[in-house]
Amino acid sequence: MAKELNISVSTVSRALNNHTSISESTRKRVWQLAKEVNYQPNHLAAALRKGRSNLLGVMVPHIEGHFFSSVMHGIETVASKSGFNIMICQSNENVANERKNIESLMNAQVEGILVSLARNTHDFKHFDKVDNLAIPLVFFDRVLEGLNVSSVIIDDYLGAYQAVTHLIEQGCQRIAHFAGPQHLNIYKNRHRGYLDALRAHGLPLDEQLVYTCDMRTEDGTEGMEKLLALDVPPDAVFSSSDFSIVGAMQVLKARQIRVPQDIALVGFSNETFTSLTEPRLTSVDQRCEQMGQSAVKLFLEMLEDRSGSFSPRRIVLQPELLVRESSLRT
Amino acid sequence: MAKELNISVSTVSRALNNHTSISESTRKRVWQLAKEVNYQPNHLAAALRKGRSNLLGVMVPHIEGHFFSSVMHGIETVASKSGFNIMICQSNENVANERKNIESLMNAQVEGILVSLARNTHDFKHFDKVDNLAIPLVFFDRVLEGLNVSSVIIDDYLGAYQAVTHLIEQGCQRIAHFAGPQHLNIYKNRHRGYLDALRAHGLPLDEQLVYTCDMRTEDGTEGMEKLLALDVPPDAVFSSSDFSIVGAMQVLKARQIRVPQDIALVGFSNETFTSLTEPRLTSVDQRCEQMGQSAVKLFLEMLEDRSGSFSPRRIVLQPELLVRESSLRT
DNA sequence: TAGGTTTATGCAAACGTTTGTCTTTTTAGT
DNA sequence: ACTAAAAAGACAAACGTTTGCATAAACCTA
Repeated sequence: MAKELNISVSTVSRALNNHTSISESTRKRVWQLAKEVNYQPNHLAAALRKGRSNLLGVMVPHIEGHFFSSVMHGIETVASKSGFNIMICQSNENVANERKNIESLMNAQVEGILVSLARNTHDFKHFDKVDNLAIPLVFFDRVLEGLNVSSVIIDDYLGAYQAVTHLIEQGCQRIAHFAGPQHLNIYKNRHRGYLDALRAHGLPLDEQLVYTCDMRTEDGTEGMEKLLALDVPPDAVFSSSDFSIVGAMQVLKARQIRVPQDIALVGFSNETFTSLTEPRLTSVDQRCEQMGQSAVKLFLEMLEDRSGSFSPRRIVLQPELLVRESSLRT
Repeated sequence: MAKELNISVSTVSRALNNHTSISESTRKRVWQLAKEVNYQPNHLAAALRKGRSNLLGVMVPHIEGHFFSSVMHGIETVASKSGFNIMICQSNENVANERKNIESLMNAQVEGILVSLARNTHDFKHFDKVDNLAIPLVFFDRVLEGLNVSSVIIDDYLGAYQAVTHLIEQGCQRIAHFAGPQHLNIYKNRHRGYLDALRAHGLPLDEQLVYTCDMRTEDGTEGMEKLLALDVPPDAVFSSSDFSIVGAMQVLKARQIRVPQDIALVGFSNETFTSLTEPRLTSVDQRCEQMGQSAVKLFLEMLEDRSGSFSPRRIVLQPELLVRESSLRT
């Protein structure tokens, strides 16, 4: 520390923090010296003393891939703007890791934790500690239903509803659906949105048109083939995932079935490649980045409100239907 | 702290660390109590005292997107395995942010820093501090040439060379190249690989076949149209980016030119969508994940070797050519 | 039982800040 | 010039650990 060189102790601290009760002259001198000796403030020590680490913990199932990396981008951006450093962990879709990571984040004295749950996480036990210590906790995207905790999600139901409504408006009458695993909320809600949109517009529901699968590309091809084998094939497909819809598109091209004239297609997630297919794929954007931003903002609010027990808030983002050529029957 | 409840002080510390000179009985008692009171060790305090934060700083231009998020995945995986928490920053391709982030990471007392540089970073000044404090510094992917510092990159030259050689082996004789901005090393090296592969196989170099652009999809379509307008169009295109090659593919499809029979295509990066196009795109995989892992391993080595000034190492990963239908003229 | 080990624990300093309080110096008001 | 008030700075405690050293208890061995 630069103390000895000058003549002072804690004055240095105040000087560096531009405290009011330090004369301009010494303030200058301290800063000056700081530059010269390449003074490195020790954030750890400050954090320890102040009880504020300026650390925000984030845990996701995995970082790679379009969705989570975009959310992370949003998180980092607004967090750093508020002076927070972010620490990241991956659960690798594994509850045990989730437990360990929470432990680790708590030890690091993070001031808050943003979490997107692993697939097979069904209880809240390992978050009790966080709760007990009143550390702001915000779930995003993968949340636990019916839990009184802050969270930010997108309205999957609405996204699906809009997508299907759009198809109906384009004149489609027989709309199929690729549904994901129904024990996952996101897929369940998209399915509901699909059903309700049909109902709202007086279209009949044909169970044959709903193909439930794991949403991979090859599931999409298989699903499409099944649909084409029906007595009366659909004139549109709404998929809960972009991956499976692209599989469907491949089948249609191979069979020379025109998109969107013969069959219109809409996916979900607005993956990078949806703008690269031919025709480009209509898809529902999940506002990844905004989700990250909202999560951090929610965390910041909770931090403010620390004293009076903050009543958990639930932010529901509006998805955006991005209409592209795969569903535009102009 | 749990001290008062029992009868001890620093014994608790040793007990929790399973220090040898603590009786089994008290060790048990301490752990027991720790569970009961939900004791949270304060990593900050320990870090301060020990001078070891167990923090690893990572700075990338941006997190979202295929490449960096995959590298991050690799980094996080092996770092956490070694007990390191990782702190991430984004420079947003901006040198000023880069400076700020380095500062921030240093303050946080990270034990090492992994960096992928912003596009417009051309000097090393803001890393001097890191160097002076002998904090392990590892560059990955975006590095500064001719600098005596540890780094891990992939052999772009080799990747391009392999790709072009593959095309030649498939019988292509007139191979075009979409080249990226030549002031960026990665693109320059890929260009060199292209040139050398042609030369090595006795093919003539036609300047008309090299289209330099920004590598976006639309650049690819434009480039492809230019190439098709030539008196003698190419029979293959090797692009330094998957995005531009997909643009080219769109043009070819629209014109009913067959891929790969009439024109074969090879891209670079193995983006997610390369397996989703029709036909699927041959591409050069950049070993993103391995790059992250290697960077961390290098950091760990440097940490070991702290005392004896570690002589910087440079790891060059071998890219992998993934041959798919866009270039397979069976 | 004294002397010597071993084993188990306590003491206190230290890590680098921040901050409440107390002291000194300066300024100003009459 | 004397006092009150304001300004600038110093002291020391505190944050929660770790760790070298000292101490106390227990166990041997002769």
